[in-house]
Amino acid sequence: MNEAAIHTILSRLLLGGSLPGGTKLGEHRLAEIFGVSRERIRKVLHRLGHERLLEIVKNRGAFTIEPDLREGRVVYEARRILESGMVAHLADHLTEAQIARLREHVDAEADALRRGDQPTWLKLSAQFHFLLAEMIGNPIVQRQAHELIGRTIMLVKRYETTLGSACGCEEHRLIFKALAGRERGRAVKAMSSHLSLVETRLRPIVCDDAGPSLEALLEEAIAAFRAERGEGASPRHEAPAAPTPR
Amino acid sequence: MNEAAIHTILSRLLLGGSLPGGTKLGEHRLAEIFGVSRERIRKVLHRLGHERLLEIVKNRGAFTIEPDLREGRVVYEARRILESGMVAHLADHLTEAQIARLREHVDAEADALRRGDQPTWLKLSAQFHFLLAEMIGNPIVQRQAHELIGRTIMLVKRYETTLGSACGCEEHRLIFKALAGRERGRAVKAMSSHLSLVETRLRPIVCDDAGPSLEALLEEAIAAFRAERGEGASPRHEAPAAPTPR
DNA sequence: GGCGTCAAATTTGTGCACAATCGCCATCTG
DNA sequence: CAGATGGCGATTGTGCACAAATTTGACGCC
Repeated sequence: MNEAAIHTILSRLLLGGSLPGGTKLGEHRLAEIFGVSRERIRKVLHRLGHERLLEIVKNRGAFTIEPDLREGRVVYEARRILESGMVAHLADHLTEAQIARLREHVDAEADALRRGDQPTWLKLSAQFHFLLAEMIGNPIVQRQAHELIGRTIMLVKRYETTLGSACGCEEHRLIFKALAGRERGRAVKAMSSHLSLVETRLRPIVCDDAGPSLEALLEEAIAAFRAERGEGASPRHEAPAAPTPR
Repeated sequence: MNEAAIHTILSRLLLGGSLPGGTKLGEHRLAEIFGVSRERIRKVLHRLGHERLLEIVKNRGAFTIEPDLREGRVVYEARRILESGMVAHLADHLTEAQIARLREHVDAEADALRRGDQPTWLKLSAQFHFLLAEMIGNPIVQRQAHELIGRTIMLVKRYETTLGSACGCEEHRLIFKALAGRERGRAVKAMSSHLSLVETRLRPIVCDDAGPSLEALLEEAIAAFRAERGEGASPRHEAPAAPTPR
């Protein structure tokens, strides 16, 4: 197993929000699951810590962060600041092709929502913001936006109120319209209030799922990763270990 | 020597821009200079790589980045986007005390400039932006701004045109005035054009100084660091090595 | 004389073993 | 009986040695 692959898998698992906050990710345990040495896991863990997806405590180990709602407030405020700047820039620099692309996306969102296809809509909804960041064409901004949106997804996955996600589509269209009309002020306002609205939809539901074990979740994530890249199973180290004998 | 200390020293050295781009930072060499094991240096180096202050090439080592002017363009664009969002936020949220603090700072800048104290002015000038980021009270935004401003400093130190730095003070005052008057639009505009102006002052001067050796620069940086924290010399590992015998 | 190839040397990457540290639990004492 | 303290188990941190990879220099060939 590649180091980059392990990083990707763990990132997705953490961003997915399926494991409760404060879960400990032991080096030895992960090393066994992935079938690699402890040092490799260690490196990935520290990297994730630096990316703020994990909390590294000296001499204690790596723990999933417990995304407070306080933390949520900070993240959303940061997003309002950054993405306001982003749409202000975009309002002045968007090409016609990009506007068309955005219209397409917003239409797809509306379509998914109309069809009641919530998973697709949820994905598209996040992708809208990724798309905006991408259109700036600035790798730094894109990375910063990526990080913030990722943390938002973690929050939403944990604290989402199901009814809330059904009413946020028109807000994206509002932002799009302002951008298409190159109305900078209105675009900024639309983005800002959109993010504020999304934030208010978070509910302090403490979902102590404590459901599937870390092993099970990881197996699933690894399988999904393998399925995605190269449908064929990677032949190396086909560990004959019993499936989570513990 | 602490690991955090090494990180701080190297950060400052890199941000200082005193060593030419593409300089190789060998692990063994640094380990000897700092008097620690190679693994500790290694960890710090990789961390700096993740912070984009170094470029880590697999199996090749760590190199100081060569800040293109293209790269400069990207950084300044990112700053325009982020700091526009910042001042928009600040215009709505600044307290009277913060406004007073800003006025104080701008006055200090003007004073340093009037006295012809360029080093102080240069420092204050960068600090103005740090101050704005700090006043948001959002650790995420602060970190992002910190990173961008740091990279800017690297650029300015390398490509600065001496005459250019003498004419940027009123721009800060303009931003301040707009903020004090809570005129969001004007503040955004002032910040945006200020950053654009600073960017235009960069000149493609390829300063191949190649002057002092890495060892000399590091010794200096370490000494400065020691002088700053705890005036007393740390007694451990007082290496009697000859001063850069190479 | 230029160029390709090969080998030595230097430098980074990785696994392993040991040391340091932390949390927990039993025990001791006031 | 409550609180403190010391030992114990587990987990992370660190140095060391070896392996892999790249650069550099020289040699021979065209």
